[in-house]
Amino acid sequence: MEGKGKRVVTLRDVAQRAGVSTMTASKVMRGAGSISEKTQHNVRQAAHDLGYLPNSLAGSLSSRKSRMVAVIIPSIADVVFSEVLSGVNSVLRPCGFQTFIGESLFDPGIETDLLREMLSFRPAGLLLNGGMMRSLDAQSLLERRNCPVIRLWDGDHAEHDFSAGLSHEEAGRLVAEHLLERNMRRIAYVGAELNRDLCARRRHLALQSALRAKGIDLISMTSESMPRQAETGRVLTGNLMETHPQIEAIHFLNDAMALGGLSYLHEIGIRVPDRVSVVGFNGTSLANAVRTRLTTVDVPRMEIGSVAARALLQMLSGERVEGRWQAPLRVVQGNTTVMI
Amino acid sequence: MEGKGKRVVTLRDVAQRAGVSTMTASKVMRGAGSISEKTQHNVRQAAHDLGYLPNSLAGSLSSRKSRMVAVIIPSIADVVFSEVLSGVNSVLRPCGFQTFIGESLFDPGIETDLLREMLSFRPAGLLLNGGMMRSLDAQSLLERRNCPVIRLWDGDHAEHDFSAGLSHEEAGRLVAEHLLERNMRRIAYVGAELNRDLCARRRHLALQSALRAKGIDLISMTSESMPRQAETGRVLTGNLMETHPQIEAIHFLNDAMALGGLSYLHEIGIRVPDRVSVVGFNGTSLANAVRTRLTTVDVPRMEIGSVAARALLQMLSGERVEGRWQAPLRVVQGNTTVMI
DNA sequence: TAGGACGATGTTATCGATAACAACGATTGT
DNA sequence: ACAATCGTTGTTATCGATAACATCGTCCTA
Repeated sequence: MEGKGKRVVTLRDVAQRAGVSTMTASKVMRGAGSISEKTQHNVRQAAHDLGYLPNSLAGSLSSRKSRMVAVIIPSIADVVFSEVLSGVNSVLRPCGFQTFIGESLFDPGIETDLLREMLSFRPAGLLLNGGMMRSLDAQSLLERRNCPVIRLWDGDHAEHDFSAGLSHEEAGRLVAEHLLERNMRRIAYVGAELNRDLCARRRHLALQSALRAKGIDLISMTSESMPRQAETGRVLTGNLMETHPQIEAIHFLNDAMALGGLSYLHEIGIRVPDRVSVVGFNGTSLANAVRTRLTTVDVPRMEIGSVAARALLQMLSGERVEGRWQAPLRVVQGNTTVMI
Repeated sequence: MEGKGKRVVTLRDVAQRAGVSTMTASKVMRGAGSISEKTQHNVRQAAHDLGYLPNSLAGSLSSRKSRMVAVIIPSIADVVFSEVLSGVNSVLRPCGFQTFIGESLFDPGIETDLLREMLSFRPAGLLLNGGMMRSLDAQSLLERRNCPVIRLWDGDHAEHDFSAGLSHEEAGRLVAEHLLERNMRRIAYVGAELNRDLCARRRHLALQSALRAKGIDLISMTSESMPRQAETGRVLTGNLMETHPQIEAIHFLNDAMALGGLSYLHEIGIRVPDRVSVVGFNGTSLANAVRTRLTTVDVPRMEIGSVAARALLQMLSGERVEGRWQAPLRVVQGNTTVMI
């Protein structure tokens, strides 16, 4: 916002030019009330001539309605979340809703600030990515909310008004089953930032307890300080193989880390999946891009976003929506032949 | 926005409870004017007790100032743009600015709509990703803008108030030089969506003309209907190798497509870089994750975002900023030994 | 032909804050 | 001791729209 001298065109200017009252012009602009064809045309013409651009601040303030939806995700640069977001957008935008995106970086402080700032714009709805700690301030902000709140990504709990996501517990179990079926016994997990990402942690724990039920101890190699990227996967896999050279299978927090792990295993001459099985997570397009197609758990990310968005639209149109939607999960088998 | 019965707490309620006028409360809340310690404390206490949440719509409307910055990028799910965005956020958020993200999907219609909607919130600034067609409506919206406009990603032209990006022409030439130095003669380009992404197209053309200057005809295999992902890289590389089996080097639109290409070449038994050299683009972390480290052009994406954001902040604080910033580019050499 | 119903338009108050300036007591300098 | 100054606080108008209701012909029906 920066005054460039030339006063901005307001609805009043449009009305004057069209020779009607402001109210009439307002009705024409948002297609409300009943206005004669002729007047409508005049107003629209005037608006066009003057280059009128509505002021949503004023509009929303007055009507106490808005068409903006606030979304908070941990990271924009992580395909996993940005694809959920694309799903959200694909539903909301055609319906004339704006999405407003915030990036929490898994930091409860940032999340709280974002929440406060976004709510101060009185959004029509709020989509929150699940899976992180939440500050007390944030909780009380959410309690006092006056818009629907939908949780994304985390489908284990039915918090807020609705949740759309996957069951991370189921995901952990699924991987355990997959490995057990193939008679793996020496199993490891490689991940990062589990203290901040509660969803990933839940998958990890589910895997661990499913294995323990069969008398197997999961070996975990994780880092809290390194990012969840390929390079970290490489490094941690290195640590892992040094301390536990007999490992038969490794499950990674995500596909990117798994790729890093694959590249390390290749370097030291360990064949995948002959000697070591590798299982990623998310089913990103990466998994198919590498020569040794990665075994991974496919998560319908776009769909999670679109389901959440549709639920929000329903709530906004007065329908009663409750509970949660759990995304279907499946293990996608990678190469079984050696393709190193 | 949805009335839940309980009336929202306004500044007036806070003021009443603190026993001061609304104006005084307002000053306290935004740290303006000079207010006694005691009053400040009272007001803050009252605000806290009531759970007051400012209404930015009203605030911005009245002051004609806002702390929101609108950003439009082609795709959120594409790491390339989302990392630029992270750079923007890393600078703006600590300064109390909100970013407001729109996804144009390279569609001029959507971009125009987004522009209109975002400008209707009277943002403090506008960051626009360069490299796509722009509708006439969008152009006139931009002409009537009353906030600074900064162009991202495209550093070839100095449009708008400032540009921060890379020179795509330089990038194309850089790749040409790299290949020519290595005595490549049969060179191909694989890409997608060049009609919509003008930046990618410019790189392509620069490569083509640099080669032609040395008497080499660039062979291009592109698609307008497929997405710029690994799978498309695979498919197009397949087409390419069938029609031009003698190819010595392939440059891809981005790293993801290059990975797809690599995986295809591997499948049909073509060794990289022995028989065919592969050069990606962007220097994403992917490039290092694969066994045959990809040769690519490193682009400092985060930095582009942060430079743009800092320029915006300067403009907002009244400093005069002009021209453009061009990101340094360099070719990152991948494996030279065979690591298939 | 009176009395509604209805379509089209205008009037007034309000949304929740801030800008600009006025007011007022206390301090300060001469 | 009196005006000037300063720090603090309050008053009024305004930002640009919309909600709710009022108005005023016109057309229809009994």
